[in-house]
Amino acid sequence: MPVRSQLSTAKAEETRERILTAALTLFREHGFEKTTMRDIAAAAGVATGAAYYYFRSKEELVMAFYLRTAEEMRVVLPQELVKTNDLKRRLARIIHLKFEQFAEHRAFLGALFRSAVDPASPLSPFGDETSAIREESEAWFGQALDGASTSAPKELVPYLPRLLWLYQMGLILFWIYDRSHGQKRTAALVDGTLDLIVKSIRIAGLPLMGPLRRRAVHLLKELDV
Amino acid sequence: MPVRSQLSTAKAEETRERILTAALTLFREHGFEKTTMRDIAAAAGVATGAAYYYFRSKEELVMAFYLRTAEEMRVVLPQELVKTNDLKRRLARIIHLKFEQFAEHRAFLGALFRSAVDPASPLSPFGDETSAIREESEAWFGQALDGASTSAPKELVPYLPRLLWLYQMGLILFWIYDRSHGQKRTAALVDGTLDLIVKSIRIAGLPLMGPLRRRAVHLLKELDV
DNA sequence: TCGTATATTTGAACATGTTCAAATTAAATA
DNA sequence: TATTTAATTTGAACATGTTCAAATATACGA
Repeated sequence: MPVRSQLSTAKAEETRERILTAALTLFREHGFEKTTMRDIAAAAGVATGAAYYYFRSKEELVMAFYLRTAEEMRVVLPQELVKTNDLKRRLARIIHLKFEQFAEHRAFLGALFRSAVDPASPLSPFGDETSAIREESEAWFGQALDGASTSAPKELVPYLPRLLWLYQMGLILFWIYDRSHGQKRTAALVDGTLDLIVKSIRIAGLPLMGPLRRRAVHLLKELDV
Repeated sequence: MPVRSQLSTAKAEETRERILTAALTLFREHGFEKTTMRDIAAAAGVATGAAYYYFRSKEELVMAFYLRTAEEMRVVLPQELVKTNDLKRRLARIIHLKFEQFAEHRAFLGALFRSAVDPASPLSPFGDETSAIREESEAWFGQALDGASTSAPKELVPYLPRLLWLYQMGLILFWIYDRSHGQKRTAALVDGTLDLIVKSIRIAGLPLMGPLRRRAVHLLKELDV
């Protein structure tokens, strides 16, 4: 049976779960590179091959973790977004929630980004296989914008969710590199850039900004991002 | 002898060269992943271990190529920058030259970016080991700004070279992903974003932009990028 | 319940990046 | 030149991600 199709039995589902849990624990304790697939299988009490029956690759174990955080978002985010209509706060909630989910696994999330940079990888955040999850993430940003008191120029609206998602990708990359205590530099970056972004969105509507805004919209349309 | 220290003999230098040439040829013809270190060594007429005497890893062969392009920049760029004092054109020259150098190796340059995303990798563009080359790249952008007719607000000047370098990194990433014919989408992105950047630099000096600009400068200072 | 198809599990085999001790060659020194 | 030291080269060995054919367990129809 192919990997990732519906698991037929509860027992199989449980085995998959055991492998994933073992993997994440080991990744967290010893890092991604130091953990071997043999270690993972042994910790889960199965043969090496079993891990590959449930996951296509070592990286896919990290991806499974990421998918899990996306699931959690579905329960947690809506109740967060209800709390405020301040655009900056709304965006900040999305971003900080993601970082909170990632926090204890920071050291090994770089692994995901690595395959991420490979256009050929099925795990690439820009690829076809990940489009569903990417669109879901973008939709959160769309929702943050929709319910906010600040509204963006309408020509920009269709592009902002994707741009914000891209922005978040950049933040995550920065965060992975960030060796400051508690990643406080990332916190400063988030706060500072969100400020600039929200201010820019407001300013973007001013008449003076017309030419610049039209250029930007034209470019976005041309690139069809 | 450790890898990368001064090669003592011309013969050794020649062996190193042979290995590098073989590697780049094979990478170009079959891609980075498909080419094995055994292939490379065989093509260069040496034993597998020899490749590791001269290069610490497979990725370092790609890095050697990158270093070579940086060297070429030193001869080519100055005579390009003399030709115009239009800021957009000056920046465009730097960026396009790099893409021209990369062009025929596009398929395998992703490999460099992959290790790039790993903060632990010595090849990471943000790491200590690559600081010299990074600073050199930034310096080109500094030079493009210096000799341009458009001048940036002086509080921004110290940060612009690094920001432009970062911007270029993003462009390269886009380019690696760009499957359009002749990567014309990247060309559009470069042209469009350069336009926005140069216009923004001009606008940044306007009184209206004061608050936004000060915020940005404050953030840059705080992050000490 | 029996037999068959399908799902799961196994562990050895494979591929490939990397290391390393030993062999060889070249350079430096006496 | 002979000897010693250092640089270069070798190829087997190793580590680890991944594949795969075979074995086992499970579900399902008769």
